[in-house]
Amino acid sequence: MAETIIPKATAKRLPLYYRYLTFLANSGTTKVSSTELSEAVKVDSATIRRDFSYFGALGKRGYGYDVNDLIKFFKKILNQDRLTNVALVGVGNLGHALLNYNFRQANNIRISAGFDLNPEIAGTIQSGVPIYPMADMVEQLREQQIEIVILTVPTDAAQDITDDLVKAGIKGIMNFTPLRISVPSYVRVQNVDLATELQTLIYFLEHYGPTLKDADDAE
Amino acid sequence: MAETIIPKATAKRLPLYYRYLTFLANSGTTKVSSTELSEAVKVDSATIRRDFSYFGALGKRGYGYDVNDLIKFFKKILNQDRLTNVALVGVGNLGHALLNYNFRQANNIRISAGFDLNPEIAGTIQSGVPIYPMADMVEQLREQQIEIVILTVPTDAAQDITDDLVKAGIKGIMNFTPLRISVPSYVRVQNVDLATELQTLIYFLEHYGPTLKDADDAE
DNA sequence: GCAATATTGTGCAATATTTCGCTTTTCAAC
DNA sequence: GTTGAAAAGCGAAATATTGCACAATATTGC
Repeated sequence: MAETIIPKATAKRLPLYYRYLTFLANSGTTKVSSTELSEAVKVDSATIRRDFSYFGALGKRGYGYDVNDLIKFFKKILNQDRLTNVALVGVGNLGHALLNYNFRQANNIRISAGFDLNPEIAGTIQSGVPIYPMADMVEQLREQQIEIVILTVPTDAAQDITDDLVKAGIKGIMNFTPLRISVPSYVRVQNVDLATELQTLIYFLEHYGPTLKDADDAE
Repeated sequence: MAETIIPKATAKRLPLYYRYLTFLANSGTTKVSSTELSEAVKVDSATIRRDFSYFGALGKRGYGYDVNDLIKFFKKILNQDRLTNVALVGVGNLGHALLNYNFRQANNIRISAGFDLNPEIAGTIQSGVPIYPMADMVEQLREQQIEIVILTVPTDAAQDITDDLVKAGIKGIMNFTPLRISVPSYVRVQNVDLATELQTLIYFLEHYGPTLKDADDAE
């Protein structure tokens, strides 16, 4: 949306910076240098300076960055200044774990509705979140104006349910199924494929020497 | 070790290819083209061909790739021809979900031991996996010669426990905590940071127009 | 066996990302 | 003030990755 268009690689690191900055603020630290930040988040200090510089000159030469200034700035950029509601589609093992995962505290994100086929939990409240039957999904998502969902359904059902999500006007899907779902271009999918990540880790261990850097995040 | 050194980006896609290939094999398909694969895994066909070509000429021009040949080949490359044991450190909400996550079926990976501080579950068997008290961790990991762990402990404890893991001779850590843990260079860390990923998704939705491609995996 | 077709493998250009190294600015101490 | 040290900002080089476009080659149908 109009800013100077940030590289994707940078965008992925912003939440990481943000979290560490809030940690610093909570422990009373008021200034930080790219070098200190680098040690904490394991990103090269030049990369951090470059990342920040996309947003303008946020620091002071010879001094560093003011922690509270950065937080104030990134809070807005990252939408942390307002609560984001998301839905959980599929309340199985992983779904339950995510219900209890504290997205809210660190990130101002709330799972405000769940959906599941299982009649034993549809209609109940799990970890404070109302679970609706799958049949009501499109209607509820529209009504509650939810634009982002976490998809943790069986792989077989993933594409069909995704199609419904699209009908319901969803804009973003965090996809925990191993299926690479098909969506229209205006819908964004973030794949989190646990088995693949573990597999990748094993591959790196077997085939790359030590000291190889990155390998990082899902991604 | 020693092969022609594959780009990291390629290595991360291998498990994805492998999974879809096994799916094809199970449904009786014997040949596949890079174009078909491309549609299923949402990776450009030229990228797929390039990825495969790092391993030699695996396909036949004018024909495509033989599914079973590819599977046989990648099975070895990806260590899927033998069972890999991993440990789960921290058996809370997410840990429990991972115990039930079927790594084994698709990936020949087994969680063969769990560790937790909580005396209520230490000493029990959860989802078929024995859970040991944290105090026995180093000893057990050594004894069972486990080299890879999944770390799902509270953030506060993450670095201390990581230090113990290193002492126990661990080589790879799949880190679900938001802390970027410090490890010696011979230990590889794969970060899976759920809140950050969700945050990134939200950022992309707010700041990038539609149709932007990637954004992908944890990564 | 030949022509038409399909599809790989890859040189190369385009794009994306990281990192070096230096200039500039700011701060702190005297 | 003046000076020295610290550290951002940034041009430009280095590195990594992707994707185009096409020649090479296999397959299929006649």
